[in-house]
Amino acid sequence: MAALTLDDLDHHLLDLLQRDASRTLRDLGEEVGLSPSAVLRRVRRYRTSGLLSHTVAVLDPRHAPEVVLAVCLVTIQEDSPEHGRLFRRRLLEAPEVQQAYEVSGDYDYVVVLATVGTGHQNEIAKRLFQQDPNVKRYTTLFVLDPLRTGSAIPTRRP
Amino acid sequence: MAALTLDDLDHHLLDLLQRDASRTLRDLGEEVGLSPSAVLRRVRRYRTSGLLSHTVAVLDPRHAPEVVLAVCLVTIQEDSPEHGRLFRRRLLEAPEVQQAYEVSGDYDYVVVLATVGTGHQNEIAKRLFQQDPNVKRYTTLFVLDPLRTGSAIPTRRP
DNA sequence: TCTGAAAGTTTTCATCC
DNA sequence: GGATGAAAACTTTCAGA
Repeated sequence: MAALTLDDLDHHLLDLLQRDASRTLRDLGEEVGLSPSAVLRRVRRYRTSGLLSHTVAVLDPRHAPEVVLAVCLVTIQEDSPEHGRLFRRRLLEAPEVQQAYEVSGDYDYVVVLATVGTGHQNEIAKRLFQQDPNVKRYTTLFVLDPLRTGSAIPTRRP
Repeated sequence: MAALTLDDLDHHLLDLLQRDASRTLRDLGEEVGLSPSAVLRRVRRYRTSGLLSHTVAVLDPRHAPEVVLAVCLVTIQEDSPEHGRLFRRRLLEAPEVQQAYEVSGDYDYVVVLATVGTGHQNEIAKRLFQQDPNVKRYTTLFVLDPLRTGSAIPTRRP
């Protein structure tokens, strides 16, 4: 969990891994100019430090025809510490919550739900938001087209 | 690209792969009750059909201290087909755009930006939205805490 | 479509630079 | 830190059911 200083090779590798984590160590090494074992040592550092948390398969939502994505914009009544904890825990536990951000600005939370059918969507939104007395109001924006659904973050300014 | 019918084992495997794509075929096979080669054949089907688009390394934004996430809510002036195409292309080309959804409801687009520092954030938002005469208005919600940042979708109702 | 074994690669590790 | 090469593990293929 240490602070981990990154050199150019690290930035390069992290960029490549965020695009495609299925490449071999040799393949990555050839692109950045390192041996497979040197690449492995670096990748291990990312993992043990917590920077690289896990690797996942990304499904194309367009191929899962019944899947409904929706963005919920949530406003909290009064953000007491206890309620905040409970609300956040509920967001973390629900498998339908794909992303959840605590934000500043016109709303307090942005929550992306991935459900199977609009009925299911409604059910979950009710459970998470409507039944919570500390949720002042929430709006649902149904996703018509998921143009882009990545999770890559920059590790330095481009 | 065919429609691909999924049985219980497929749903199970896709669920596991979306959580952790670094598990071995043997490991996955033991959990679902198949041999490694049987698992491989199924995973290949997901890939060739386009359902499984790629696998990526997920970085923890909390470990990239300068990274700023922001949710932009965008309202379009008048959605002419030509402008829509241009606007969407810009969203697809900018590396700072992590996610972009076309939505129905109070806004037209929801765009998540991942940038390095607030200055960079502002710069990108200006370029993508402020300079576009067809963008009526946009609001930026800065992410205070990325509670959850996955990309898993359900392949069937839980 | 599955299993199980053989063949081909990749990952891992010890060692030296 | 990095390179190399050998051992271990994994992936991939294929024959047989």
